[in-house]
Amino acid sequence: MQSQELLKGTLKTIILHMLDRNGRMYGYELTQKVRELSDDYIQITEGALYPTLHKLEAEGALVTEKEYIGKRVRKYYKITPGGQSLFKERMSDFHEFMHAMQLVLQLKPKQA
Amino acid sequence: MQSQELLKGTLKTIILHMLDRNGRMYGYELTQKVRELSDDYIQITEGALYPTLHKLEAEGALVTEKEYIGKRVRKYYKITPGGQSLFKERMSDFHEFMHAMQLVLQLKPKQA
DNA sequence: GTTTATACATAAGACTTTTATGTATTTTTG
DNA sequence: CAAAAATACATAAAAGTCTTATGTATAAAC
Repeated sequence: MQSQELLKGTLKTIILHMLDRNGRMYGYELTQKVRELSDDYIQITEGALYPTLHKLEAEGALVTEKEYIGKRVRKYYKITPGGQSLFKERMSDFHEFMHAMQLVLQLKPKQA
Repeated sequence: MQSQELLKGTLKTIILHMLDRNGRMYGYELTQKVRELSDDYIQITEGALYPTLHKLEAEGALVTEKEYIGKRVRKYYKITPGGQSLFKERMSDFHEFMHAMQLVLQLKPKQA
């Protein structure tokens, strides 16, 4: 996609969803799975991903476990109960937003 | 809504839609109509609106007509053919984005 | 007569993301 | 087996969009 700007504000929601659904995942894995799920449409860049993961961890929404695969470090992220609350809020916000956009863009006929 | 950040990237789409559908409109009118249509959910701020209108005009997507209501200036905006093309692109982008989000957030069951 | 609504506008700051850069290991491929 | 590509982390500068704050002025409502 040429303009990934619509994605703004949805990155946290996506990350929280992935971890809520799949248990623990690591950063690189997240980028690949999201890319697959979206048929290559959404490509999370590393410059956006890692700072966001760190922020979510700092907020207590995620916790990490380091693992060594050979000599290479891999950081697994897991969602916390606080993260699950945040996720629910974010999803609710997202649904409200979509609803509002449908109203404004008049994508559905107005009821009498 | 507490976080209007999801709106990022959709402002131009909304403006173009409103002008495409309603013919000419002025800035203040846009903010009010969008607010009404969205049940007070989307409140376009003037600090975002006017610079965006000016940008769209500079790009040739919109043209203006000044009118005096008493002593007060009112600037009506109209969409140009170029603006209509841009609008179609934006709408298509928006639909693709929504589709991708539905895939990633797994809001619809995957087909076998 | 004072407050609220209408109507435009710009600038500083906040926030998120892109682009660029860096390091290092592991796997694939020619 | 050497080079390229993929894996895996990270940060910083720049770009882009929006919010908040501020400014000006007229018209309507109380």
